[in-house]
Amino acid sequence: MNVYAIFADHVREAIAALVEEGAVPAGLDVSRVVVEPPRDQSHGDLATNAAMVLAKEARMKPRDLAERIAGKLAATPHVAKVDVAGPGFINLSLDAAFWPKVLSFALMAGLDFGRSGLGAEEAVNVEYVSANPTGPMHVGHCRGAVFGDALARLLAFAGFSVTKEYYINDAGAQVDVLARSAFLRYREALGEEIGAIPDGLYPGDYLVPVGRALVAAHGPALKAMEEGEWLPLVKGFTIDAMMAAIRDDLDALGIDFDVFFSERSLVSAAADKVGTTIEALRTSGEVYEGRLPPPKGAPIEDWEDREQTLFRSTDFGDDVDRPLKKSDGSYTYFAGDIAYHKDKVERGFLKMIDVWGADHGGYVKRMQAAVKAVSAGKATLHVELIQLVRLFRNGEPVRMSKRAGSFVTLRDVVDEVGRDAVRFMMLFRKNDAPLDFDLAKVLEQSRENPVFYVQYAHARAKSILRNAFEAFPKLPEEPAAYADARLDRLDDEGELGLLKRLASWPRVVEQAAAACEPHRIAFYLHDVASDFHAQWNRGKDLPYLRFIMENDEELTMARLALVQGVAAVLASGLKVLGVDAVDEMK
RNA sequence: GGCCCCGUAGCUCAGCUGGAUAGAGCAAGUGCCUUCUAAGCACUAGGUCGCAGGUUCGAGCCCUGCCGGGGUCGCCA
Repeated sequence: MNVYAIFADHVREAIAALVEEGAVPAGLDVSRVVVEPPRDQSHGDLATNAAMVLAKEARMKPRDLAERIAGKLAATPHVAKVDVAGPGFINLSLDAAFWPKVLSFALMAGLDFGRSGLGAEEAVNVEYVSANPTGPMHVGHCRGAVFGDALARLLAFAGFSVTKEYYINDAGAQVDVLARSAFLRYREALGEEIGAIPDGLYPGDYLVPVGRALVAAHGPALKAMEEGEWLPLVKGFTIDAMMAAIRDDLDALGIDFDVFFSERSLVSAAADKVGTTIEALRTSGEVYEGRLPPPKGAPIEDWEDREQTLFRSTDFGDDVDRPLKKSDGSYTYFAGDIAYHKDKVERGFLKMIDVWGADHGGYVKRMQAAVKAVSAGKATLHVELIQLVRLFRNGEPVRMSKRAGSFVTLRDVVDEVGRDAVRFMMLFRKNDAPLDFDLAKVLEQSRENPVFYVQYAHARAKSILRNAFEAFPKLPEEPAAYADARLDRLDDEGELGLLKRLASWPRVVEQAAAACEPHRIAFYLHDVASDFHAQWNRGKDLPYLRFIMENDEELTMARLALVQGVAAVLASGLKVLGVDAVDEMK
């Protein structure tokens, strides 16, 4: 029940009625007509820009058009007052019975309040994390992971049919290095003195257990083999071990996937999907053999001008055409990624979202070009870039030295501050802005810590309800039972403000989903918490505003309906973010 | 040098896809609370939205050009 969407329909009906009467020209484009809450409360409950947006096309003055639309809207149910203001805004004031009805609806819907049909069950593929299986996840991965997961939850809540996907980069040179590194640990586990880990291999001691496991599985047999023989064995074994560790780490963050897609599976002996993809593009003229100019900027030492296999990404807005094969004849990462996205298209996804680190920004245009090419222009790829996280503890940067093989792992952070704090803070910032994450501050129990502030609001709501049930043992516990409380008795300014805030939840969901911006949910929840805490505090000075009025069960019940609504919206929103809504703070 | 992202109060950031007088928190200042509904509350002050043009009824938001910060620039993923 998105009241803004409902009234946007009313506005469009009003315009249609005027067209019917011949009062305004037919065929107006109403796509830009919106109904929103006015910035200033004194302007009423709802405002629409309809007259200003349509004035030019209708060849009328905005205010004249506004007057006519306003005349029609005056007859709409629940509209108490219509004003034309400013350059041509139409401001609507609703009657006192309206907002309580939204609360009743919300209480009936419970956690489903805010759920939207916006997506119309359209299939969306959200690909995120896709960390290389060459080691445990570190903090750098975690923002993208949380963002992708929250975005997937948000889109699902907004009515899309979402598939969450992880692309395992298990085919490149990196995983060969991984295998050699693991083999060294294997020899070590057999008692050999291996000394310092050579440059170019992964030094982290997370491979030590893998070495031991290889001994357990194969004994000393691998040692007698040539590299060509043991490498595939060790590689597969180690990747499996790394992916198991990564899944554990993701699980600690509350993240799971519908599909783990292996890059290796694209180039298996049975079917070279990369090759067939490239040849198909060659047939359609998007792939050719040619030469590239040397890259501008920092000179590349071993640049050689050679004829190579290129994808014509410039046809789709990219800056240069992009190579598909390395000088040794193997495919570039890009070539595999094209085949992978083609596979997604073939699985029926015309809407794809990839979540990448901001350092991959230069890759966006070519991938979007490729998606256009492999889908005959039918599919779209949105790429959300995630900026860096800087880790602090009490304001001091937490240094990590990757060179020594010791970095702050995702697991370290989750163990230190908890899943909820990590998730909420990762979402309490626009994804395209860098984020400072302070391990000490997120554990503070104060207003400055948004995680605590929001969770505490939910706990406080539950606490009020517990207290109320003691004062009035006959009161029902389930929220839906409050839907027909005497909500007309909610007449305080703060109560009405909170009511309207709750009523805007469905709109927030739709806008956040349309913009692929889960952080809006986090900020909205913070606003709800803020309104709620403020109302609670007002009861300190003004006892007649307290939620529990021991001498007035009817009023108490009405206010508890509001508290139930707050708890439901907070719980619903936190669920979208993947954060627990706790019933009490410890 | 090309491309991408960012620039909003002293600090950290929102700003609802172009709407009305640009908002929070922290810090600062002034009061209040010293007890209950659990870890404070209310008020005040604080702004040339990097700069300059443009688009239109209207721009923090869109376009162009500068300035500043970050990222990236065959055969890494």
